[in-house]
Amino acid sequence: MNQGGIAQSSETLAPIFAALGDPTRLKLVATLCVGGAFSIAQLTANTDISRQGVTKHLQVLADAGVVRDVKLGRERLWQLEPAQLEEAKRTLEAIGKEWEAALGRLKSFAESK
Amino acid sequence: MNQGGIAQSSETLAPIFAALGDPTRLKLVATLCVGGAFSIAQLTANTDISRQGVTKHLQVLADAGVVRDVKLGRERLWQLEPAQLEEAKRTLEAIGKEWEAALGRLKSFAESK
DNA sequence: GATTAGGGCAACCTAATGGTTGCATAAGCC
DNA sequence: GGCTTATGCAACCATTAGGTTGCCCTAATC
Repeated sequence: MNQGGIAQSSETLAPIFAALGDPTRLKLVATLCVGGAFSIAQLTANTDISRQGVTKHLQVLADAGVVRDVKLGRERLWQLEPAQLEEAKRTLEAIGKEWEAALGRLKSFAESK
Repeated sequence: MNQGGIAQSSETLAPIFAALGDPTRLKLVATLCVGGAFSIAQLTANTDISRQGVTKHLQVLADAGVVRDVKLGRERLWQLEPAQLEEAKRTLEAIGKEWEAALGRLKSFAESK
């Protein structure tokens, strides 16, 4: 009954989705995807929470592999790491495909009756 | 500095990602995407948590619009509602595109120097 | 060298999450 | 009718998450 491919990778995929499952973090990702690397101070200026709050969110994104940091002088710059997002997207595609295929099977089954 | 389209919809998108951000729920989605409608009892048999636990997870998925229930006799059957997943997928696509475009800009800027 | 700006670390707080158990209800079946 | 099965409702519990504040450190700047 289980659907191997998707379910099997649920342990590694869930953290990625969870990382995106917060409005503040989604905004951070949206900001970062315009390119380049931004400091914590810059990113904080774009939100309405404290710097420490932003740091925590960035850490969550980093743990999920969605984002990467690089030190430059006294700054810590963050940038997007889109590979994991790509995998999440492929999973959603796979689910959609699977669902469509199932609909097709159900339809042809109904018509054969 | 903000990236309108994606950030603006972060309030509606975040719950969808959050709903997918749990291994148990991801497994439920994977099970449901093979098609048809499954009862709570059937879905519970596929996990290692209690029926009430599964019910709660299904509720979270339903609140995010990822899943839909239909009553049939004394059973409550659940099935996938892939529209929201589709929107989540489009968002990830948009982020990827945006990022690639930004990389292109950075590259051509570096080459012009 | 003193000041300022960017950031790390840790403690703390509240609310939400993931999970459980116990009991009640409703529909099928003998 | 009486048993069984599928589910709902509510209370409860432990842990995590989101956020804050306070203090310390280090790199730039004047």
